[in-house]
Amino acid sequence: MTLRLFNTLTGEVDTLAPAPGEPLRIYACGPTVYDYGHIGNFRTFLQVDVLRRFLKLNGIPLRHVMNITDVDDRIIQNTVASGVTLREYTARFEQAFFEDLDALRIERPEVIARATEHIPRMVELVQRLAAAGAAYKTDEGSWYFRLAAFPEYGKLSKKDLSGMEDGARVDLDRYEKDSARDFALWKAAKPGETSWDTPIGRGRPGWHIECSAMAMEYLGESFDLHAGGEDLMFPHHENEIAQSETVTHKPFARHWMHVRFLLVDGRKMSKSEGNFFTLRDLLLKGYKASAIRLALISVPYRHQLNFTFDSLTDATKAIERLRTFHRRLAGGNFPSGENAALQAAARKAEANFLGALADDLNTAEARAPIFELVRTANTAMDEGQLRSCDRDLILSVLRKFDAVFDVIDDRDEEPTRRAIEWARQTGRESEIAPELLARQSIADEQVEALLAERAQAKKQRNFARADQIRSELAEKGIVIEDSKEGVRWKRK
RNA sequence: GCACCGGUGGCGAAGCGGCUAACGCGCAGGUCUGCAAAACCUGUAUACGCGGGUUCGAUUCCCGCCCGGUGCUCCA
Repeated sequence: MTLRLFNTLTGEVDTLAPAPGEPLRIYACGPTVYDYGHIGNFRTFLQVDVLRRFLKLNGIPLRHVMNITDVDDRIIQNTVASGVTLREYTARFEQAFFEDLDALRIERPEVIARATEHIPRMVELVQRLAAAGAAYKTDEGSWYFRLAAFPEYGKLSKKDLSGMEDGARVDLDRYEKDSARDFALWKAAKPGETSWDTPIGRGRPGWHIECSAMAMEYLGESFDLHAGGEDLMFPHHENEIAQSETVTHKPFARHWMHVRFLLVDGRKMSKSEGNFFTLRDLLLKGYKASAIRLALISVPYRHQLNFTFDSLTDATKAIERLRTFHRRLAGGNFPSGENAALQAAARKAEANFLGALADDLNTAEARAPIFELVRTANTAMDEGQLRSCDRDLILSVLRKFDAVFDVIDDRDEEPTRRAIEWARQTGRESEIAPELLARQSIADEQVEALLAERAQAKKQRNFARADQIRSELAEKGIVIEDSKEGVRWKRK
């Protein structure tokens, strides 16, 4: 199945496929590790994860590179302020970032590249740009890209830059630049700041050159797909194109994918606005990692997603439905044989699921046939019409669903536990929701013991005691499921 | 100001020229139960922002308007 994906560069939905015999080469802009990531950051990484997983499900080998920006103005500022080394400072947030990726079940790219480990490649690129007459050095020792050297500038974001004439609104003298729109390739070192001594001077790389250099290092001068948040389209990605194509005279990335913003209560979420939630904030409020994943995935990447706590509650319930169904199906005993109608329903669900994803990663549409299948199969089970072959087929459909969505398999305990641990270690205990602590306050064995006692009480028709135990467990977030097959329980 | 995106039942959200307008949540009823809960099933809602136009036919295309958002600067 071929993926049709919107391409910002062409403005159309284009086929995305690797060259024959080659892996699909992807570069996706990663985090700047100066703080904990917020859920808006993770929406982008999650959508790229959906892309990855769908391609893999279709048997397409990947070479996916993600950068870690571990040097930039904010990081330098913060290190200077806190008196630690750059590496000490960034290591902490880099580790936190990976923990968060794990919590959300975001797969690791094949290559993870730190900016600080690729300085020579960036320097080399600046030198090549200088040789081509597209870069110049200022008196203070910074290097800039000469925008005039790249007439196609603006082709990605479709911007008409003619309205921004030099000098109209920017005082050129203050910037030492030839043109107001020229952007920094290399920033001269200032006293006390981390810097590198290189053939082009002492300093540190600009943000844009970092991505160009690392993308070319691992993917070559031309590659299949470049992805990132919509805000990076201009100027970051536009600048990457300008730098790279000026040097190589080849198209940088053929296909560009931009994930639209996540809004909170209808407003843009950003660190500068302060209205943001980190993944950890949500985990400490008691939301499960899987619910956060599903909520952030379910709105297709090309639409803005308005995040609300209701959406997390909805997602939690939806996941419960899937998990309950899966448990019922996988654990049940069914007569051998097959039910033709169910077989057809399962195959149709799978085809619709895959088809929706192949159509520009329409995750909202892709979910629908899975839930329809759940209903159909539940009905069949109630009526005793589901056979072992049907079970096998439906389970395989669920596996494919989960190969992309990854929410049925329950591994929610670990991220929550870690978030609590982290909160305790960093003096954020007050942020842990009381219900969450209550939920953690009872061990599995204690639950089992109380349930055994309750069963005994029920047998003796001591309903008062049985109900007492029931409400006691309920207070601790334990949900009891009485059924013909016996008692099951789960944590809310 | 310029540019772009969106406004679908109580909420979220697909669909984008002609099917009973998906799906999830919610809500109601039923099955089950000592009672509940959970689970499942069924049902539910006179949902396509407003006004024109094109068309045999428009939620879907065009124009205008209103509302919300985003970009144009660091930002996923």
